[in-house]
Amino acid sequence: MRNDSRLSRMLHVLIHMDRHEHSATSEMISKMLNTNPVVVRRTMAGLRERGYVSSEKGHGGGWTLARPLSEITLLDVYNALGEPHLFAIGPAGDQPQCLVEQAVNSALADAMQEAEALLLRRLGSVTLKQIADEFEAKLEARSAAAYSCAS
Amino acid sequence: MRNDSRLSRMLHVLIHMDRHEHSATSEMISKMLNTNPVVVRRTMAGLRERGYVSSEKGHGGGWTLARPLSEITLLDVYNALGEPHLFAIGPAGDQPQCLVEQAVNSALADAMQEAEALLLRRLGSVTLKQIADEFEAKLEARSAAAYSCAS
DNA sequence: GCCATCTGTAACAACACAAGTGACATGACG
DNA sequence: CGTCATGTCACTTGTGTTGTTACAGATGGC
Ligand code: FES
Ligand code: FES
Repeated sequence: MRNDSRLSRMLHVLIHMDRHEHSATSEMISKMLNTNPVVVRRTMAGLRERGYVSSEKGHGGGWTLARPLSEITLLDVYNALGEPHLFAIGPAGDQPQCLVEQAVNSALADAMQEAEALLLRRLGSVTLKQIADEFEAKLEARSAAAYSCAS
Repeated sequence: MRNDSRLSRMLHVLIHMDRHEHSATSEMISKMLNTNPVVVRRTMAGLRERGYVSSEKGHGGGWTLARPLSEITLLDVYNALGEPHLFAIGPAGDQPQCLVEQAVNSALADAMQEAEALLLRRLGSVTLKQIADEFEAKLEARSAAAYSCAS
């Protein structure tokens, strides 16, 4: 459990759902992510609130993609997850009295904010469709066989 | 304890040590960081191995700065700490069989690596002396009083 | 030699947070 | 109504930094 893998998982799920027209239940999704249905529902709740997916209860229910992959960027997904902490490092005290510490934290925060801005800019510039297409191309180059998930 | 604050703390300590010629004991340092002497020794061990500081046991012992601040970059300190994890997010599986997941992780890793490279480049381009000078300038602009630590 | 001082290190508890898990209410369909 | 599926709560687990206690080893002054 070293890292927060919610973003990675959600990207995977969304592309998966695009490749299968039918709705997918939390249990099916949890199987393909090697995890638990509750974790899936918990994590995808944010995506539903933003309208990227929709869920239906009862017979034949489950999750469906509500918008085309070309209209969803990685940043959208990240935001839908509640903008979790990106960095594992950070300043020591909230509001230190020591002026040196303030200077150190300020310098560190500057560098981190720059890196964060770059990362978010990158995430915002890539749509899920691009990743899906990239995958298709790589697949076709490797073999002509059609790809289908284990599930 | 939300973040890994070792880097921030060590930068603070190093600049502090430069402003006080005499050696500082772990206990004094722990007081100024609001922490524990053992944590200080544990964290500063890496800096000692790299030769940025030296420690002496017994009476009058403690920690002393072994190299001028102008020869230590933030990246040096980061490396001396063992290059701790920078990001809190990451891919889901180590080596997924699903090709879509591979594509997702690859896209994500690309963006993260770019951000990491930028951050490390920034850390490598800033010396501790620069931060210390920046602090001096700000201090002088604010008031003519000489600054001295609480400890 | 002896004692106070300070580092070095092991061992373990505390804490935060994502992830895993079980229980149960709720809604939808046949 | 019974089944299937989501929605949500409460709790446990896993992982890594941080905090803490305990003790061994080295150093210098008496
Ligand atoms: S796309 Fe990876 S399991 Fe369906
Ligand atoms: S420089 Fe901040 S306590 Fe000394």
